Amino acid sequence: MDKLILIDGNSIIYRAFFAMPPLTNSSGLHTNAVYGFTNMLLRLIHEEQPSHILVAFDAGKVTFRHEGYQDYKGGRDKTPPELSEQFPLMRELLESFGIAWFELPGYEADDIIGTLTKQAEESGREVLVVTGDKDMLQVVSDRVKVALTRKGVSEVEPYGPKEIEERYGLKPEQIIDLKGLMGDTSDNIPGVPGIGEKTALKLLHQFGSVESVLAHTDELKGKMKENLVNHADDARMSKQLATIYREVQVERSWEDMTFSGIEAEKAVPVLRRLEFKSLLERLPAVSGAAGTEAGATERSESPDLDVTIVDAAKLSEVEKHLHEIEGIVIESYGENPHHATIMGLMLSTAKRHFFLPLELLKEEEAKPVLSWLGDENIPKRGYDLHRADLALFWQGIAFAGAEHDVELAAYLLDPTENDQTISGLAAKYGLPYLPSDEEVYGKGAKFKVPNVDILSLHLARKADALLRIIPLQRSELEKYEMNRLFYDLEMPLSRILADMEKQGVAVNQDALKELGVEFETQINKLVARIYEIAGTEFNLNSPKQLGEILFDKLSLPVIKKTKTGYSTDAEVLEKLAPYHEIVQFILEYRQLAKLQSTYVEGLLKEISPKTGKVHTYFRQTVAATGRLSSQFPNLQNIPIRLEEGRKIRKVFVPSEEGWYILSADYSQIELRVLAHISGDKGLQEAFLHDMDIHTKTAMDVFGVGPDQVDANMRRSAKAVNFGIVYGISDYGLSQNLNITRKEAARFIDQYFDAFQGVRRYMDEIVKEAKRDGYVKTLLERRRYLPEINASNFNLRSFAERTAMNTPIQGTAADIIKLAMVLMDKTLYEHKLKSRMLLQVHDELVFEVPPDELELMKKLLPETMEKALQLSVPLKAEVSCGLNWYEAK
DNA sequence: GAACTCACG
DNA sequence: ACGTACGTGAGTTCA
Repeated sequence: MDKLILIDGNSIIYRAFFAMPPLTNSSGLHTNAVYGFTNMLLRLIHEEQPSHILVAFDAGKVTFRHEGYQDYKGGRDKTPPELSEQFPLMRELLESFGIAWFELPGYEADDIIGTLTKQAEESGREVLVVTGDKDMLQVVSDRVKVALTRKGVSEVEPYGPKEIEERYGLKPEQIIDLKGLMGDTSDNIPGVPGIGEKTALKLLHQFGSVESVLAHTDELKGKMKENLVNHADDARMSKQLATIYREVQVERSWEDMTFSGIEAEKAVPVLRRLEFKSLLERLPAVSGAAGTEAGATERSESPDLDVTIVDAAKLSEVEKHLHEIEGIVIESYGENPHHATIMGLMLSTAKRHFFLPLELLKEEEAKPVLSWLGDENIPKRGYDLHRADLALFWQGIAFAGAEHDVELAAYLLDPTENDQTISGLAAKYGLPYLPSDEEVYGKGAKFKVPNVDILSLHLARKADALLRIIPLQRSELEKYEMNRLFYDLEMPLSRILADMEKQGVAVNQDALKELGVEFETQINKLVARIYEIAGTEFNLNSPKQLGEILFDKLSLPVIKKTKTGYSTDAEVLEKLAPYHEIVQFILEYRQLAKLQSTYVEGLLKEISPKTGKVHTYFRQTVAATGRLSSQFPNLQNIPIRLEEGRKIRKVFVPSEEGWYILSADYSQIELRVLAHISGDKGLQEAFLHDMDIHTKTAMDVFGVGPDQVDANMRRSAKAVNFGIVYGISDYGLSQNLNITRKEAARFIDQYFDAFQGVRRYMDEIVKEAKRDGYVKTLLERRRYLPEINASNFNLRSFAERTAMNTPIQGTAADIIKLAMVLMDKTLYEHKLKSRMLLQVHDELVFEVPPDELELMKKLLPETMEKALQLSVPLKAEVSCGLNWYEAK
C-alpha cells in the first residue's frame, strides 16, 4: 500500500531548534535543529513505513500572500543565524537519506503540501502530513491525516476528521474560518479583536463560517458584535490568508518522492560529520517500506577473508589470479616515501587475498608478478599508489598503471577531510569496522611491524574495504562531474609527479657548503655584536628570551602580543628599528639564521648519498585549494625575494654536464583567472592588451592616466590586487599597506567601483557558497565550507574569504596541473630528453640538454598557455641558465 | 606537541 | 562590535 509522508520542513526545523538545547559539533557548527528533525524523521520512518516522502520548505521571504497583505508574517524575529546555518545541513542530510525535498519561490511549504495532498488524494493515496502548524488541519480528509508535533518534535499527534471533530467540533474545512476569526499572532494575521479560540468556536458552531457569522451580526450583541462589524474585512482577509493554496505547480512526480530506505553508505558520512553518534546507532533499526535489502543498513561483522600468505611455492597460484586482481595495498612505513620500508604487498581479487612479502619479489619465480606490477597497460586500483610507486622504485621495482587511487579520489571528494585513511573512509561509507593502522602497528616509539598473520589479515581487510569503497567513489565522482578531473588530470599527474621525484634535482653540495661557511661568519659577527649591545648572552632563537631583552631590559614599546607573550616577528622588529640599533642586527641575524638552518643545513641533510640529488615529495592530497605541496625537502619555498637568500638557488643545477635549467612561470595567473570567472570587462580588456595589471588597477582606482601612476600608487594597487585574490577585507589590506582601516575600505570601494564585475563575482560566490555549502573551480574541484553560515563572525568571515579565494587559487592550480600533463605528453611525443623537475604553483622547472634548449624555450610557454582556454589569454614567461638562480 | 617565526606562490 | 588577509612546510624553543 502506497503511503506518502509530507513534512513541513520549516515548521519542523523551527520547532526542533527551539525545543532542543544548543548543540554543536566539534567544528562549532550548530546542529540541534537538524538533530531534532532527524530524530523525528527516523522515528516516523520506523513507525509509519512510508513508501514516499517529501519535505517541503519555504523559499524566499516574499510569498504571494504578501501581495494582498504586506504585513503577513510581519513582526517575526529574524531567523537566528544559529538556525540559518542548519538549513543547508538539513537538505544535505535529507539527500543522504534518499528523501526528496522541494521548495518553490513565492510559496510556503504549506501550499506545496496542500497541493500534493490534493493530488495524492485524487489518485486515491494515503497521506500523512507532519507539521507544527494547526492551519494544516484544513487539508484533513478520509485519506489525509495531519500529525501535529507535540512537546518539541519527537512526538506527534495524528488528526483525522474524527479527531478534529472531537477537539474543535468542526469540519476540517472550517479551520480557516476559525483562523479568520481568532487570527494568528505568529503569522501576524489580525483576526477580530476580542475573539479568541473559545468565542470563535462558539460562533462557528452556531453559524458555520466567517461569511455566515458576518451575515448574522444583527443576532449578536455588545462588544463582540461591534468588533465583528468594524473588523469584517479583517476577518475575511484573515480567512483568506489562512487558506492554503492548493494549485501550486509542483514539479515533483510521484516517483520523485519514492523512499526506498536509508542507505548506510550515503547516510553514515553525513551523520558522522554532524557527529550524531546516537542516531548512527539507530540507523540499522530504520528502514523504509522497501525493506533492507543489500544489507546496507545492517551493522555487519568483519567478513571472513580468504587470505593466502604467499611463498615461492605458491607464487604460481598467484600468477593464475593476476588477471583478476581488483585492488592492491602496498604497505610501507616511514614519513618520507623515498625512504619508506615496505612491509609487504597485498593483491586482492573479489574473493581471495594474496600477501606477498617484499623479499619474495626478489626471487626468480616472481618475475611475472613484477612484470604485472610494472605494466602500465594493466590498470591498478589501490590506496596511495604514489607512495607505493616511490617505495618500490628505491627497491628497484617498477610500478605503473595506476587507474583509481582511493586516497586521491577521497581528496577530490572532500579535500578538507582530515581522516583520509582507509579505516576512516570505511567508517565514512558505513563499512564494517576496520582497525586503524595505529591500532594495529602502534605509533611513534611503539610502532612495530606485527607478525605475518596479523599483518596479512590487516592488509586483507584494508584491501577488502578498498574494493567496496571504489565503486562508491566512482558513482560520487560521476555525480559531481569530477571524472575528467580525476581520471584525466589527477591520476595521470600522480605518475608524472612520481617521475619528477625519482628524477630529483641535482645540488652542488660544495657550493652549498661554501654558502654555509659564508653565512656562518656573518652570523657569528652578528651574534657577538648583539650580545655586546644587550650586555648579556641569551638564546637569540628564543622569542621569549629575545622579548625579555627588548621589552623588559631595553624597555622598547610593545607593538603586538602573542598568546603567550611579546611578539617579536619581523613586522614588529621593523617598527622597533628606529628605537634601538640592536633591532636591525636582530633582523639580519634572523634572516641569516633562517637561511643557514633551513636552506643550508636542511638541504644538505636531504641530499641523497645515492644520487647526489634532492628528491622532494609532492603531496597531491593536502592543499584544500588543489595546489600541490612539497616535502623532504620543500622545494616550493626556496628563497628568492631577498638577494642573500636567492643565492641558495645557485646550488640547484642540471644533473648532466652541459645541460641547462629552464624555467617558465605564468604571469598573473590568478588575476587572469579572476578576469575570466568574474567576466569583468575592464579586467579582461587589460589582459587582452597585456597591460601591467597593477598600473592599470592604479589608474582605475585613482582615476588617473598611465603617466600619473607613481611607484606608491602602483604599490597600493598591487596590494589591493593581492587582497582581491585573497578575499579582501579592509582590515587585512590596512595591515598590509600600513594604513588605517578606513583608508583601506575606501581603496576597496574604489576598486569595486572600477571593477564592478569583480564586485558582482565576489557577492555571487559568497551567496552561492551559503546556498550550496561549497565552491568549485573551473574543473569542478570542490571545497566545502561548513562554516559559511556560522554565527561566529570570525568563522563566517574566514569561510567567506575562502569562498572568494578558492575558485581563483584552485583554478590556477587546475591550469598548471593541466600544463604538466600536456608537457609530459609533449616531451614523450617529441622524444625529448628534457625532464620536468619541479612545480612551484605558477612555475615549472626543467633540465634541458643543449640541443633541445631552443625548442623547449618555445614549447614550454606555448604548452602552458594553451593548457586551458579562458576569455583572456594566459601568458608564460621562460628563462634559462646554468642553475636555478640564473633561470629567473 | 603546541607556539612562534619565516621561507615561498 | 566582532579582529584576518589565501595556500603551504620547516626549524627552534619550551612546557
